[in-house]
Amino acid sequence: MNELVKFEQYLRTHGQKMTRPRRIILKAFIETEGHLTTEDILREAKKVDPGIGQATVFRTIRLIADAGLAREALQDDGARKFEHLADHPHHDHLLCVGCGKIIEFLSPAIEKEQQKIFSQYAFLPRGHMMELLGLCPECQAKQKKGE
Amino acid sequence: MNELVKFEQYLRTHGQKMTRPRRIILKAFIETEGHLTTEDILREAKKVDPGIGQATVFRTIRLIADAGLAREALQDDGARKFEHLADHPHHDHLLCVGCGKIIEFLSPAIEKEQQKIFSQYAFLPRGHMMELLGLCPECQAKQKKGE
DNA sequence: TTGATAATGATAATCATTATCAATGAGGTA
DNA sequence: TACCTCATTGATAATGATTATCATTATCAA
Repeated sequence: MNELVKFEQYLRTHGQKMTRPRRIILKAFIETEGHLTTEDILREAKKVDPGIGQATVFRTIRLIADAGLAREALQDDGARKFEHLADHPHHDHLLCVGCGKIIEFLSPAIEKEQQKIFSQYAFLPRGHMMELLGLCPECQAKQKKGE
Repeated sequence: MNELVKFEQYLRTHGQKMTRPRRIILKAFIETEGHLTTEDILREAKKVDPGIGQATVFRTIRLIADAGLAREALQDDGARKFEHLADHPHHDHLLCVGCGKIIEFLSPAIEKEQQKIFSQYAFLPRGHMMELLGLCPECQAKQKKGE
């Protein structure tokens, strides 16, 4: 669990403390794949310590994101979602608007073009969010049947 | 004002009615450039008719989006933002994380690569959201001075 | 061990959005 | 034109996510 070390390091260098709730929340978050709401994370964390409050989850997930161990996923609507970056190289998302399925992909060609845009406008890159929206093969089939 | 016609057509074909508030809200929205919150739109609409309620703005902006005359912009956080699509060809955004400045750009190369991703996974394209985040030249300079 | 200070959890507050509902308005029909 | 039906409106309450507050507790360096 390399992430715990990274998180401790981040906290120390920012004058903050490692605590039991933070450890539990980080562990629950890292060990769960996918796009999680704070509620999801709270549910997992409560399995270890039911006393953990949701306010602490909100506070901690922000720290985890600031430490570079998580990024916010695009919210379709409603609650924010986060995904961890442990053993998880950079990628973008292909989302089915029918069933909500998420496919992760990486396009080196797109990444390269994005860099071109940054330099064209003399921006210092700080990341990007990209989500492709479409209808997956299954939902296309379902839609045809329905008609 | 071609958009008014399109909107009326959309409403008629969906069993809904054109009303004075809807006309005012659409006009205010189309005539204002940029990324607008419902509050922004309400402010403009109230200049024409102070009696317009915010609930109606929420309801109407959704109709406008459904009619294909607006799209939701990526929300950094907080309130949703919308931009109209009148006289406004497709584009993506380059956002400065320092000052919030938004630059619109279009990259045919990226668009083409996105189509490749769609066909690779046999998805029926329904659009995409892309936002590049970085620090603009002005904010880079400001940051250097501050140190 | 102690003491300064950050963190916690419970709860209230806030903010955007949605639901409710009585009154009004639109548009088709006689 | 007058009427009738039903969608729409605006005010307000309700909801849901997130943030602020605050007394109590925990952490960690000395």
